[in-house]
Amino acid sequence: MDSLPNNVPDCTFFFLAKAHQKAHGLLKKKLIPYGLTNMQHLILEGIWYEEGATATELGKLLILDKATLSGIIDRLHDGDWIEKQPDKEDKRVFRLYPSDKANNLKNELIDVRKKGNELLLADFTMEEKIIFKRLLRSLFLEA
Amino acid sequence: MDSLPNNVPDCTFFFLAKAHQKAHGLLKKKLIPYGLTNMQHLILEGIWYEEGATATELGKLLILDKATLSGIIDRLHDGDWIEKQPDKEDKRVFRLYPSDKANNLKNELIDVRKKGNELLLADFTMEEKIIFKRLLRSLFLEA
DNA sequence: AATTATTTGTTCGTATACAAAGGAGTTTAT
DNA sequence: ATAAACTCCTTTGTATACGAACAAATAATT
Repeated sequence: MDSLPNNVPDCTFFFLAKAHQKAHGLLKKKLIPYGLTNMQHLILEGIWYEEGATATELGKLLILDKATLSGIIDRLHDGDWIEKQPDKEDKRVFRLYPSDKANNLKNELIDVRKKGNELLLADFTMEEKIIFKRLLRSLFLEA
Repeated sequence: MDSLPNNVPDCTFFFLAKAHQKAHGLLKKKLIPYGLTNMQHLILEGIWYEEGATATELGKLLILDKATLSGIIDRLHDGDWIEKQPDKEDKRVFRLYPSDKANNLKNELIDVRKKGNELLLADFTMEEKIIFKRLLRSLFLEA
């Protein structure tokens, strides 16, 4: 028996929220041993991809509000995951770099995410995985 | 040119988060005129579906943490969207009912969500819509 | 060059999320 | 009947989200 009623259920908002909720919870558990939250992990990977990026650049790359980023960067810095280097040309800006601590765990942390992704879609066929990611991607990349 | 790099992008966690972010933002704007948040709207629809439900029942139906629900119910009550009737058999519990104000807007509010859903998936083909919802659904309903 | 407009990052206020703990009420087991 | 176990809801603490307002700095305009 499906516990979801007929009115509530055919709602993509709801489905997306719940799928996200489940994915978020899955990765969250995997990251607890490292003392990192999902968002902190995401920003950290973004910094690995673009070392020396500014908060604004990361915000554009990862589609994050700067107000949200501000706090996450603070906590990443407090946890000694990143370093903040003031930009010499623009005094408003600082550039972000991974710390030694972060780099020592880089492969492991990226692997946690990759394995998490596989686990999340473990019950999907290869074709379903591809279609699913394509549709998700097109959804949020749409104008 | 895709602004998303090769490492960050093939990540379902990220895609889900961004798709949800976009969907959430879309519905949020539609609900601003009513002074309702997305979650408040969701709970309200849940109460319409199960009038007299308890917080625990709504939590199970909508897969929500009771701590989260507590605050949302408070604000729905503060905004005169719902009424709380103490249960006569169980003094711990109160049952939730939509207010007159809510019922007067019921059709309109449900329509806002339905139209929002259509808008969200407007660029999908009919087949894509079906597949997408099926995959989302199976993802969060999996054991 | 001086004024204006824009950009960067922070802070504030409100609303989720959710783990954990607490208080009151109910059920179970003895 | 009573203690132990369990349930329901609230509260607390931490971490997102994000609009709005701000200070500082840079760019654009006249």
